[in-house]
Amino acid sequence: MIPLHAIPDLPQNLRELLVQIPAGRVTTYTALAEALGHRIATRWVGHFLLHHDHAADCPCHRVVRVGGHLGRYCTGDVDQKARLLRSEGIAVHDETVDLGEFFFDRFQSDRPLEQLRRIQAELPEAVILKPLRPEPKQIGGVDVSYTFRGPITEGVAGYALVEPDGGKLIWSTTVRRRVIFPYISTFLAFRELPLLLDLLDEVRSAGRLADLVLVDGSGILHPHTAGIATHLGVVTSLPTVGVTKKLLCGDVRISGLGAGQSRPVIMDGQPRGVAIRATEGSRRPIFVSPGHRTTVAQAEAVVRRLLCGRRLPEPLYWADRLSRSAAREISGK
DNA sequence: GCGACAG
DNA sequence: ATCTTGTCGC
Repeated sequence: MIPLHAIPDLPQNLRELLVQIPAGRVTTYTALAEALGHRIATRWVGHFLLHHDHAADCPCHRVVRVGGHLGRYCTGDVDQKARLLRSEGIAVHDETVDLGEFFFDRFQSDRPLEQLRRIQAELPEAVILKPLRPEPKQIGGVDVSYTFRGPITEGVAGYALVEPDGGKLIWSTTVRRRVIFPYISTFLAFRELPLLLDLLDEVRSAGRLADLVLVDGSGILHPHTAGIATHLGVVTSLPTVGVTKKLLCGDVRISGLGAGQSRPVIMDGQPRGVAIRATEGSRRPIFVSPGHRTTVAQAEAVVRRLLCGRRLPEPLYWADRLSRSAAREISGK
């Protein structure tokens, strides 16, 4: 089974790495991300250091860019960063440190992102890619919106159940929850799955669970066949379909795609999803891939049936709208 | 080898 | 994803 209780506190993991950098040495944003288990987290490491709660004895001035350039500093005062480094015995010329002399990357770390990759690696064996029978009637959609209040991030997950034919909204609900895990591309599920599982618990107890759930995120169209729609489907055993507004991976020719047309998205030589241009008005297509217990063809058919003149299928349009307004409600208080 | 990378 | 005003167009 897929353990979800084991989601690491990545900000805390990063803080524990920072204090390991000795005075008189520097490291890089990328080296920190690699110590966390994957360099794809470099962007988040940079964002975190730029906005973290900067205590008086914070060692974050010892983090520089890959080339040795100081980069930015959380206080906005780069000269102060240079002074601090010099006071620790580091030579700074042209706002740059010689990494050959001062680089440090011998971190002690559990490499949390690497562990999450191992969890993702178990998903492909569990995914079922066969047509759902009988054909799904009731379709639901889930999406997550956020509020940022200082260092506190809260997520609001929305669920929308629509009529099988007209796509009219039948029933909806939202749940809110604190979110610690950051957004890191290809690791989205670890940020949003706790919210979605809370949400679906609520939906199930209300007796409003759909036959198939559309998810705002990729399904098997993911570098490790482990998009959030797939992860959610496998963990809950529910049939799911992933829908994104931007392509995460795979190849597809977008140019010349007419309204209502679609083209397969190819990954590893196989069709893993489709790009659909929903309307004349929306120039950019959406990308649909099966999450769990369905196929590329069925996923496309289900989404097409609920494309009622908008760029997104109705369940996702409503889930997005409802979760967003609920999130704004919170931040307004 | 390097950069980009769903929400 | 979110921070944000007006503005162009059906």
